[in-house]
Amino acid sequence: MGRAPCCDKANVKKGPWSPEEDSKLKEYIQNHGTGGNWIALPQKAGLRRCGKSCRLRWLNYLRPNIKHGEFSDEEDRIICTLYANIGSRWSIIAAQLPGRTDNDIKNYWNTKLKKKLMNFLPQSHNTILPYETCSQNTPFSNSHSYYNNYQTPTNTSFVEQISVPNSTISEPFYQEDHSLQYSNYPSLPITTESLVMFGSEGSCCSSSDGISSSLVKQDDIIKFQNFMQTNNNNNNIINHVGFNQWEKVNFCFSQNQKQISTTLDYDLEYIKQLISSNSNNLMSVDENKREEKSMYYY
DNA sequence: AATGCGGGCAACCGCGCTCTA
DNA sequence: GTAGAGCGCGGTTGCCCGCAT
Repeated sequence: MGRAPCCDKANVKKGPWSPEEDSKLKEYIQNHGTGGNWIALPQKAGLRRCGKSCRLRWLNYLRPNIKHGEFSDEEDRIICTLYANIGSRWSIIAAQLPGRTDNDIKNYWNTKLKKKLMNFLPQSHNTILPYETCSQNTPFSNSHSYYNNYQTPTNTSFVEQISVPNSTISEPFYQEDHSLQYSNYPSLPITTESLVMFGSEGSCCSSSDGISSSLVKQDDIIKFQNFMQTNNNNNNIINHVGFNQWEKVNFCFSQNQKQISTTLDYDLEYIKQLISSNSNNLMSVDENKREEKSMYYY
């Protein structure tokens, strides 16, 4: 026996939302909040929609501070960096890009950024892009840190190429109203020298097809933040060694971006495989490697 | 002008997780 | 401990629009 449907499929409207529906939903949520129950919300709001549909519409389109339009180079870099390390965990990636939704980022990656990168990456890892070529023709050419300290072309890491974000993204998204907060996960501190990654045995789950995937839990983040507070050591690399366990890695992350490549050895061919492989085998290829490489830069 | 095609994106679907009774 | 309800997520679908032929 299958699972009971969340709503009466025969009596709910599907397809694009009309302006009237939008305003009804927006008005209701602004006046009453979600009430913590999306399933019951459409009836209360006078909408003939599935609760899940309302939730999606609100989160992806109607909620305040949604940013639409072109992604900046900065955002590109963040997406690529995170994707290279955690794969298609769009919600986690979205949590680092204020105003962007996971759906937005997912669409952007699938339709534009992936192609952008494929055009940019060389045919094989044996083909080395010279510094000049890269710095001029890369999709992130505005980045002053792009290819910083580029010295050894072999085994060049993806992360090294796309560099680390230069800006500080540390604002909680919807501080004023947590009920409207898009993500369960508080915004993590990404600063000039930080790249925060989650995912290890303590935060893993398995999907139905047996392919494991990592998931950030709020608990993990809180524990991680506590850990960082009690181990206030800037520029150290923190390795997630197990549930609620982090350890300092011997070497430090200095301004020299090459340090990253020594810890995250995704070569170009590997990244290319990630991009070109379909979604099903992507994670299965990715996971073991990623599990070992989950690190916290601070 | 009509048609076909491809890209972009909003929305849907299904499943795992969490919470609660 | 268990089952059911709801939530959140990633993957996929399908519509719309612009461009090429």
